[in-house]
Amino acid sequence: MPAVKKNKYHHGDLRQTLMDISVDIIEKQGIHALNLRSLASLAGVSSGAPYHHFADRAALLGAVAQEGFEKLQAALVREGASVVGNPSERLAALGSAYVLFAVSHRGHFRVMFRADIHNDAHEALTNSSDRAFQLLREAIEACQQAGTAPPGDPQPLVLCAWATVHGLATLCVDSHPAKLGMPPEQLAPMITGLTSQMFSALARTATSSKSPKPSS
Amino acid sequence: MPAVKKNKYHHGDLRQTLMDISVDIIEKQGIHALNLRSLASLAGVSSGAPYHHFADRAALLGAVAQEGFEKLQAALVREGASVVGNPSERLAALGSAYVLFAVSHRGHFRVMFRADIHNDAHEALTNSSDRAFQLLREAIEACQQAGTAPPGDPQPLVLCAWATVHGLATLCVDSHPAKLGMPPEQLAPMITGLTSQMFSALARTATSSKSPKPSS
DNA sequence: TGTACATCAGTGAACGCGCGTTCACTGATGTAC
DNA sequence: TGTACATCAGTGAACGCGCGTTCACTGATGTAC
Repeated sequence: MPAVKKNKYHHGDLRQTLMDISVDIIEKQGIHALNLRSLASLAGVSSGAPYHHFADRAALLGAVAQEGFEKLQAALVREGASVVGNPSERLAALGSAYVLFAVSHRGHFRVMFRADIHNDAHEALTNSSDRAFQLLREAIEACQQAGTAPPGDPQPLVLCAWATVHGLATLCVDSHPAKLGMPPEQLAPMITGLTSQMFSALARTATSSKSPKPSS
Repeated sequence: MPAVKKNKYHHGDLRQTLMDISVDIIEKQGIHALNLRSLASLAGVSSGAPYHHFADRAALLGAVAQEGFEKLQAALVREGASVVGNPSERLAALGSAYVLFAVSHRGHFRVMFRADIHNDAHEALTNSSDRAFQLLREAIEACQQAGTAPPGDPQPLVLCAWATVHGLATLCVDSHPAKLGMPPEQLAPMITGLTSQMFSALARTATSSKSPKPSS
């Protein structure tokens, strides 16, 4: 008797199967290409079957987005736990993990940030994304305490870092790879490393001179 | 006899009217809400009329994207021409203009960066976006020459700046405004100003020490 | 262990509509002579 | 300036299909006794 017990009804785990196939379709052909009839057929069930697991198409996409945010958060927590010590390196690693999550989970990522899909009906979604945001904030505050990010209100720094990684992620996910000149695996650490270096550099400027604004 | 001459056929300028209404619908309800029948009805024409101006729905969206890139480029050129002198301020101003273009042209912006819409059929699109990219690169190279950006290959700096403004733009366009804590009109100059300050700070670090990497 | 029953996850045919697209047409505008 | 004709931008009815969704049903699984 195998350890893997077929503990779900007939199909096994149709709910998860439908989500997995959806992610795959969205990754390869985009959200607009996802339709429930062919999805059901790809899963080997009839067209009515998905409605025992999702109220409608929007609910399916909402579940995919939810799963995406949970996976993102888990990836960030994992990365944060694996880099100990130097807060600057930790910040860069978190940023890279964000970008690399996006490119290795294109399907999820496309759904996660599509405002027209989860019409603020899902609070769980915003909660998940807020927790990811919070991890970034803590990493930056640690840099501030270590003197490798400029002191003061961390909010501008958090938004700057967030915008950079989010922008890089969307560019990597949606652009032709040739346009960026190098694969995301190289690009992500380069840009996030640059950003954390710049935080350090600005921190030194801010402490060595009165005014943080260098231009006249 | 008025100076405005109705020099187009019956309607006036149906092609432009259709595009304007499309942008409006997409801004308020998203791309998925745009359908040609109601679009035609809003323009006051019958359902077949748009097909005298656009081959199909995709062609209409392509034209909107094209117009968006042209407007973006014009906005950047205008901004670049209005800020003379200080290259750092010019860079920040360009970045702000990018973000503020996005929030004041949500409809265009949503279409412009939707890879699933213009299936690399339109070279004109990539040309337009490349020109915008080029403006950013020139601004950064000017900073390098002025010593307010670290020397060497500008590509990482260009990608970093591009990712930051593009990320900020998408966050502003798609997120709930409350989440960002302040209106884009304040946020954009703040973040782009911070970025150009950080370029300056890193430039000073790079010239005052041998190795640009501050961490051990 | 067997029987009766409830529940639940499927089937598959059918509904219905939204919407892109077509097409024969009409009337207005522009052009040739 | 008037007439004949070509062109072009509309009309509006109709086509057709993709696809979300429903529903009566069936058979498998779980539970009570």
